[in-house]
Amino acid sequence: MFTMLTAAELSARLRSEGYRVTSQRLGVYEALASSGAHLTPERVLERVREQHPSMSLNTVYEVLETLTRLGVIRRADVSAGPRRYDANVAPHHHLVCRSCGMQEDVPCDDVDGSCLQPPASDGFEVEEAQVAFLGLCSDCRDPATLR
Amino acid sequence: MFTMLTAAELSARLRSEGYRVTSQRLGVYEALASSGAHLTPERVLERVREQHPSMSLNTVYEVLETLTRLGVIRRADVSAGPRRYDANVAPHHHLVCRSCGMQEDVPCDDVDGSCLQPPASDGFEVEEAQVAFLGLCSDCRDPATLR
DNA sequence: ATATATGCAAAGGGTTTGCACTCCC
DNA sequence: GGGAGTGCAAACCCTTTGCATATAT
Repeated sequence: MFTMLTAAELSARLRSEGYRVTSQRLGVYEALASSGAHLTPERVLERVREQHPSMSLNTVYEVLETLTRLGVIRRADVSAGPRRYDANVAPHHHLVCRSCGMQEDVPCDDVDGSCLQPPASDGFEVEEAQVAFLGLCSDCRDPATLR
Repeated sequence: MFTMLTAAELSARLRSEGYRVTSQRLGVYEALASSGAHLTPERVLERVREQHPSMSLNTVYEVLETLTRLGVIRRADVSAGPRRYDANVAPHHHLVCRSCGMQEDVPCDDVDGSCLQPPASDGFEVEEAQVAFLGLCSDCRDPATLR
């Protein structure tokens, strides 16, 4: 798993980078990190509004970008469709369901990819290798159990 | 590289699956395959219009889906943003530039990922492992050479 | 001849932008 | 007090939908 920052830790982090501490920023982080999932901005808004009913979608977009710049969350766009963010910033891979779009983290340790090497590439500077395992989640595999 | 289908081969393929052969379908395939790149529907339209000025964007979407169902092209959505298609249907990985969004194919053989194994997963059926190397392309690395 | 495919226009999602108001420092 | 941050509304881009027309079989 990953360890979620406390409000105090996040506040300190924000201030140390010159960002102001606002209830929206703390709320968005808490909503995303406590979910343990990859959320779209829309889903983040739903969760944050339980605590901050006046939060606007626009602000959610803004804050998610700020937190990404801070390095406490990351964008996790594995495929097309709405953007997703993830509070787990440790390196990891993804399980992606082709049918429902569900995304799940896979710790690097669980994947035998130790020999994965980037190609010799003309001038391209590889920063990160990202592995997505595409397939069908158990719910979509066995639709009888759904709904 | 990959071998692009001739118009005759594509026509035969379409007919054998019960699809009609239209100049739009041949044109879209030719535009995508001859580019050797991952194109967005918008970019495909630009290229096709050189030959078929009346082609509509809507039809490009439609035809790209049809050709994907036929299995002669594939969707190559590595990250968020506009959808992209690729005429290279052989298994391969991707180089993705974080700055300009450029996508380039990397043949599997050029990547040492031979030991890449999906995680033991509760009910998730892995169909494919997709590797994206994220980083900066040579143009974005050295902006002086641009524009 | 007829059903499939196309083109057009409008609608629909997701994201960005402009600007006045708010509130953290 | 001042500027960064927020909320609202409109604009924007990408994609889908509905329907009348054209065309491959």
